[in-house]
Amino acid sequence: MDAQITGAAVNRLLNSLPAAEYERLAPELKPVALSFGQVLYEIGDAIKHVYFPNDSIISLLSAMSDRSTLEVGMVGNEGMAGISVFMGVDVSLTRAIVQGAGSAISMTSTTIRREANRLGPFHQLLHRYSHSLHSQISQSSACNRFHSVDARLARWLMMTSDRLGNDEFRLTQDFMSKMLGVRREGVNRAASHLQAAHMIRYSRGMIAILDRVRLEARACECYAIMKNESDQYLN
Amino acid sequence: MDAQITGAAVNRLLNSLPAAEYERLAPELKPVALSFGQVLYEIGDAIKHVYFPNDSIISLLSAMSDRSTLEVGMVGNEGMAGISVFMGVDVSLTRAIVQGAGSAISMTSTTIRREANRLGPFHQLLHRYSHSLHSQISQSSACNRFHSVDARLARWLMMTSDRLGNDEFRLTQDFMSKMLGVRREGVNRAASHLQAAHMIRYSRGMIAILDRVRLEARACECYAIMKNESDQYLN
DNA sequence: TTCTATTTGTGTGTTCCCGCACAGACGCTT
DNA sequence: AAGCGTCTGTGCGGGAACACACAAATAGAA
Repeated sequence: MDAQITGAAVNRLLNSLPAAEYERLAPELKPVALSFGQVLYEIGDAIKHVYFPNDSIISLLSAMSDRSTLEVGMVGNEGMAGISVFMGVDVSLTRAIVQGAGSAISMTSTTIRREANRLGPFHQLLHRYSHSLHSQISQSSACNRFHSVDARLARWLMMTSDRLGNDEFRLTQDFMSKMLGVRREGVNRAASHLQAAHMIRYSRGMIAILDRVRLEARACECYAIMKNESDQYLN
Repeated sequence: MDAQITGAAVNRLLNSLPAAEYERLAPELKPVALSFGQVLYEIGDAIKHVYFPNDSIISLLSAMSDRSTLEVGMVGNEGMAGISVFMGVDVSLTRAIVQGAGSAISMTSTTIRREANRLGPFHQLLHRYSHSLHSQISQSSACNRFHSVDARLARWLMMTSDRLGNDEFRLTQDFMSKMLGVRREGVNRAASHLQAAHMIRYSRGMIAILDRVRLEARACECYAIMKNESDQYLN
């Protein structure tokens, strides 16, 4: 329960607010620690809190009735999980799961709903972020349709690394298979290729990125497009 | 240029506004005729107008550098094209193409931007619609990943039919291949299957749905999920 | 009518990924 | 150190969709 807030990385969304606006919201912000695998929202759940990751990552998953899942959005310190509450819907349409453990700032849904009825910098910023997430989902939708598992794995590892601010992190092939919407064996093949080319190194749930430049080259165009988009609205 | 507004179907988004709010906006609403294949926004274009379809359909496409495309959102009389302007971004991230000719109501981006800074029923309604579109994109993302061309074609035809309010409409296999993100030959196979089962009939760009019940059964679960979601916010 | 462009049909070989079925490797516990 | 659970590696058969290459049918224009 004891939140170990390192303070190194802070949520860039909140961070880009004007000082006065941040001060106004500060009393509503509660630091929390998110642990790996924690499910913040299940599909259909009422959303009680929204989360602004600092050095953690939250994955938004779409799930089918046959239990196959696919990540449709990745939320790091550039964003927030639970944006639908701001849009007036407090039932989650995706599963939100902690993909990278770390700290985050939480806010109650009540507060977010109140902010939806108040114009200002925060309102505007959430509009921009909503658009950015919308953009990310659209791009990954096409990416999942057209690109190979190798390319998508490379893109996904780069995006994860960017958000964690770290080249090494804990993730099993099984977990990644649920994100990429492919079988664990498929992830194994792709990861083997990347490791054989010395772009990554991995073992029993630990992954290290060895060569960011070549890994990015192996990733599809979608990586650059998404990265560019998610920096647009942050000042 | 002469807009032939039949008036039968009206945009349900605008239609669900309280009378007073509608009256306030009425001077800004301009009826327009949309012709098949017309490109409303190209990727990267500045958005000058937003569109509220009456009996027309606008498809939002994501395009890759190798020219392959995929529909990420379908906008009919339940929605609006150009929602990103409301979110403060007037550059289009998708291609918007008229998939079904018909009438629509247009509004200038300037007006939409003004409404983003004014709270009220219209503001709230656009929030809800934004969430609904977000939901549709997420679901179709997973659908495109997991479901067969047959199922996706069935779903897509049902969605198109719903929005046009018609069981017969003009569409070539080539066009559909660009929506589903598969080859034209792939659409041919799937359409053959559906025709052999007497669910649809088609010939040279004209498609008729013969058996909605069985076609819906052939479609994946995504159809029902999307249909349900897109009716939620309309009163 | 004849010609032409568009639309649809189909065959062949290939590739990617799936499903299944294990086997091996590693780390943690007792 | 023995055992067990987790994680990773790999082989094989199959199926869906791909790329390419044409052939046939139809609508509309000349």
